[in-house]
Amino acid sequence: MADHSPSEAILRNLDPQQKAAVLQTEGPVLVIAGAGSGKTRVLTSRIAYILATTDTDPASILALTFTKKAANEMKERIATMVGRKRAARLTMGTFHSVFARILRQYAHLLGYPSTFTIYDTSDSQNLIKRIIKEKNLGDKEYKPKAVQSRISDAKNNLISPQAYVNNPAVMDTDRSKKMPRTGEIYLAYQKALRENGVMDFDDILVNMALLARVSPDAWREIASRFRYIMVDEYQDTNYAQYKIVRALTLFHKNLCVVGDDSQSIYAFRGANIQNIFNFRSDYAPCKVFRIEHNYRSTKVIVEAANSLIEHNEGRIPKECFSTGEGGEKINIIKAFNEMEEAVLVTQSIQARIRTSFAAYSDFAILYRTNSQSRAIEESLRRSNIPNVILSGTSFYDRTEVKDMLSYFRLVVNPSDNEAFRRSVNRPARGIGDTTVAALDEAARSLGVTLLEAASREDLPSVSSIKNAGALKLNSFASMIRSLVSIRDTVDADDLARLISSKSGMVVAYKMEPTMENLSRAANVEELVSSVVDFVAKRHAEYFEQMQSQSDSSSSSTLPSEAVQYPHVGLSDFLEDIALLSSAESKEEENADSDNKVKLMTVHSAKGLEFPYVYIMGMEDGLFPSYLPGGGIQQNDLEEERRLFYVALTRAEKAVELSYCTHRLRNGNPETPSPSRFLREISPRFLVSPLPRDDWGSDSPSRRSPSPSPFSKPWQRPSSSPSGPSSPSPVRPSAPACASTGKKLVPKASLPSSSSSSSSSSASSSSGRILGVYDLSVGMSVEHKSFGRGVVTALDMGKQMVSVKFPVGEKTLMVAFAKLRLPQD
DNA sequence: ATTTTACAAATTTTT
DNA sequence: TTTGTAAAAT
Repeated sequence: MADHSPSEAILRNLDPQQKAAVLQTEGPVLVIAGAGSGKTRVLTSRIAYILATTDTDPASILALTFTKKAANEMKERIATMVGRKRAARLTMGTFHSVFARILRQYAHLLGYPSTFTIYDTSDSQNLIKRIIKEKNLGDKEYKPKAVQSRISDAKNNLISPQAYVNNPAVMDTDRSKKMPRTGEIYLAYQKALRENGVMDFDDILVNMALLARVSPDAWREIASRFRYIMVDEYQDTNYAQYKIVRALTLFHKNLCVVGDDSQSIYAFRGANIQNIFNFRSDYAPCKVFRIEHNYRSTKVIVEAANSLIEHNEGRIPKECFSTGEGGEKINIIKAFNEMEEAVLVTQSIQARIRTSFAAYSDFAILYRTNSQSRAIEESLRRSNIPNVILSGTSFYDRTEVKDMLSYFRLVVNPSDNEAFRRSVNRPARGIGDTTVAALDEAARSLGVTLLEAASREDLPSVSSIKNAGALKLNSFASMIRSLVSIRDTVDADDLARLISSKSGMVVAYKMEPTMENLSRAANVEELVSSVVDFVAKRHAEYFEQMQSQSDSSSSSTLPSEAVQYPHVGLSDFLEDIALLSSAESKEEENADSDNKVKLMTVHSAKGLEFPYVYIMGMEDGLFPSYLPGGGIQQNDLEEERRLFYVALTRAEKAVELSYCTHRLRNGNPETPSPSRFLREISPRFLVSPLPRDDWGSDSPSRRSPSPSPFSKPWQRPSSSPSGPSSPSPVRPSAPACASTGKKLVPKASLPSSSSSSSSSSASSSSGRILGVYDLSVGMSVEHKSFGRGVVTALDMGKQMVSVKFPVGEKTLMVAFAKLRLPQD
């Protein structure tokens, strides 16, 4: 604490409200942080401040977030304040990743092997499906998804299978849903998970909570280690998380939670907004701080959002304000159908780019459901506006990748019967359903895992499996076992390569070299190379750490061969990707493809900000969406309203909202009304008053039984069905560029000469990953593992590219190939 | 055992 | 509209 103490430097950048929250390091603290108010800054400053003013070991500061991204961002920021070394020691990460790490240490106390693997949602759904089938329950009543969500709800509320079936209220609900045997499925499901040595997502929380009860000694070890605990996005915590945090503060009461009740949008997944409402009484006496100064958005946006959220009854009163300029009013775009909606939004973006010199990356287009992305994506593409969709199926969701991953899982955890089932006949080995069913029966009666059963040479005598089948099973089993035997002595990268080649998946795909199969083979290879990357990264981290440690003892840099790297197991890799969300993996893929319009759902926009935000599909039924048969609950509506609040507050400079009067839903036409939320924004923040005629009272222009000459009655009856070049009546407000919108953007893609056509971004583009629009036949590109090659074919529709490399011609998905311009 | 074909169903958000 | 599952054919 010298004259220019580091703590002074930390506090200097904070406003009075923020500073107060940072200074209160002891005891329970609730920080109500409005959107754009510098919540992350408070959290990071607080951690830095604690490190600067106390002798706390960074490892005993626990910071929990919901996304990996948020955790990394915080770590990054703290690193600049207290140094990389110390920041790296913090116990910081998502609930799931931090807890999974702890559980691995104490797994034996819960009857799990420390090598337990983690099922993602689709893995667990597959298991549920099988159980439903086994029990001969028609999946008409027992929809796997519905059952899964019931089970998940139970787990989030720490209701065990036994408690579930003994709970009359729960059973009543199931009966009324016509699925009275859900509890039975839950029991079987949990039993199977346990036998397989597997946890699903929710189990990570359940078992963490269980650990506190099962072993007070272990819990003391864990909880007493964390002197300071911080929780981000507290409004999104569920009951299990609440309980765990409670238990973690048993010894040190220094808990700081940060959140905004107005941004609670995950109730559907168990988040309990009451957690933040009740914090004061739960942790009394506690200190409450409000940070309400919005540094992100204009006055118009902040006040418009305020006027909207005031329609919610249950909320913590707060007055968010902006000292920024008034800003542009909110424009509402009305369109005939989704195609026109997309075109109008596209034109508005083009106009802004021209008049405000905005970059593509200044724009975000938000929507309620993923299915809405199609129309706008296509429209942008037609106008040559580069864009990325952040969501959708991630790399790790592709079947071939999941197949390979199930090999990985089986090798890491040979008791995972689900992994066995998935990999045993992939590629086709002639081991079909009947054989596996017989094997399953044998395994059950012998009380062993499928893999163990498959290894037995006396299979024909203990089951109905014929000799031929037994032979195939034996050889599969011995392949897996040979891999298992070297699992702990070989690093993940070598093991992955070995598994990949022994499985024969890549070879099988290449035997029948269709475009699709080739890309599948490439994806499997890509997965293997991502394991290689992972190991390299871990080694690099380790090396860095060793170096920084040896700095003090003034030893010269170690020759790299002398470094004894720790073993990086395949299980480490599996854990890493199991807890990776799809949006995050997507982000990593296009890490540096920056100057693009971003398309995403409102949910995935949380925590982000953009100068210009478009929110599409502002229609009753879509946003707010009502799913359950017509009637909408007050709570659901309030959550939808918060969701819209989140969407609005992403914008820095301007927001535009769009809706259409005709929309194709599930393939059939509908005529929705504009969203009620549009009326809830105080009209003084709108560019122009809402057209009155669109709402109820009279018939909303039902053109019902007029099959007319038009085969598709919901399409605009007027001349051209909104082709790319028919911009349709441009609305007054948007600085319209009229008919020639197309030529605005130079065709940066399809470069006839060199691909870096525009001078502006050329310099930084040497290492940039190329998108499908950056490619053209004949150009040379570079791939991480295949080296330099020449593009020989390009399929814009399927987004695939064929490249002739020194090792031969490869056909790859552009999104996953990570091609770059060759370095000269 | 695998491929093809036909038909039905279901469409939110995700750590 | 697409997606997945069930039955039927190879």
